[in-house]
Amino acid sequence: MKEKNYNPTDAELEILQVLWELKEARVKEVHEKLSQHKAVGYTTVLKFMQIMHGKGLLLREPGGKSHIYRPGIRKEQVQEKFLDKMLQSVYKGSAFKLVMSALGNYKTSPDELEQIKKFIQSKEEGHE
Amino acid sequence: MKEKNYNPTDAELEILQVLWELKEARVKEVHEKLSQHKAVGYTTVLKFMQIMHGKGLLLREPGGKSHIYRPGIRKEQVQEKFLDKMLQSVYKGSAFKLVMSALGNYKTSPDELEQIKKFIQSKEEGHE
DNA sequence: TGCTTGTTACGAATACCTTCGTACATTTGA
DNA sequence: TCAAATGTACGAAGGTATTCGTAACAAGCA
Repeated sequence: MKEKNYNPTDAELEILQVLWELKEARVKEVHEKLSQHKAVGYTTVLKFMQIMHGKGLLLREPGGKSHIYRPGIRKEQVQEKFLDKMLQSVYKGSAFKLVMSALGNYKTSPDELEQIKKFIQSKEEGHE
Repeated sequence: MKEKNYNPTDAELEILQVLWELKEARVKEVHEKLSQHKAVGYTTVLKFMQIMHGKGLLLREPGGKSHIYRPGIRKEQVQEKFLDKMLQSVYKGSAFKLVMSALGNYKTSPDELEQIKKFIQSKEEGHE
């Protein structure tokens, strides 16, 4: 019965992405990962991870010399939260345009398209 | 050949929503509209609209005593920009989950569902 | 004329985000 | 043993977003 009002910032999101992928990691590894596509100082990453730990966005435990960090929040929860916010703030609550725009402008595999169609079908039938 | 790097903040978005709906309005009217669902000072709204005018997010012209403001950017452009940012930052570029989540959690009319299906169909056929 | 009202312009306070430097602690290997 | 290497904690600077108070100005009217 938690589900606090988590609101990751952009920088926090980048770190969460790494942790969601690696499941767990030390500051060193996260820093290395992020360094692959942008210049960022080690202590900058460290500081963020400390802040995020304070907020509950990350969990951590001692692991020898350094700490081992883990995500403190599920990816799906964050995705839904952002989606909700965006729908309210720029789509005024209507999902239709967003769906069309996403389908129109971004790659979707044939299998995924099929799944979407099936999902719509089941939705329509459920409403009879 | 403009299309600058507009990046409305949350507060700016609220004002844009009003302007997109009313087409044009004075500070007074925008303030009244926003006051309907949150407490906000008149000069706060004024200040934002001045800032936004400076950024090109709003256009304005003298209209007797006060200024008449108009959106300086299309709603669709902002929507696509936000969608793009969200896909990058929290969905890692995959539109599929976003579409499913949007369809699953938000209302869509039968007609809209039909349109989405048709759109997918045409997409699939185009790839033969 | 001079007061009230509606409006604009601007400065400033506060809060938060991002970034990093520096100090301190712990481990380790020569 | 003790210096280098590896980490953590923390403070602080600089930027942006948000909010509003106050001054100034123009128009209208008593």
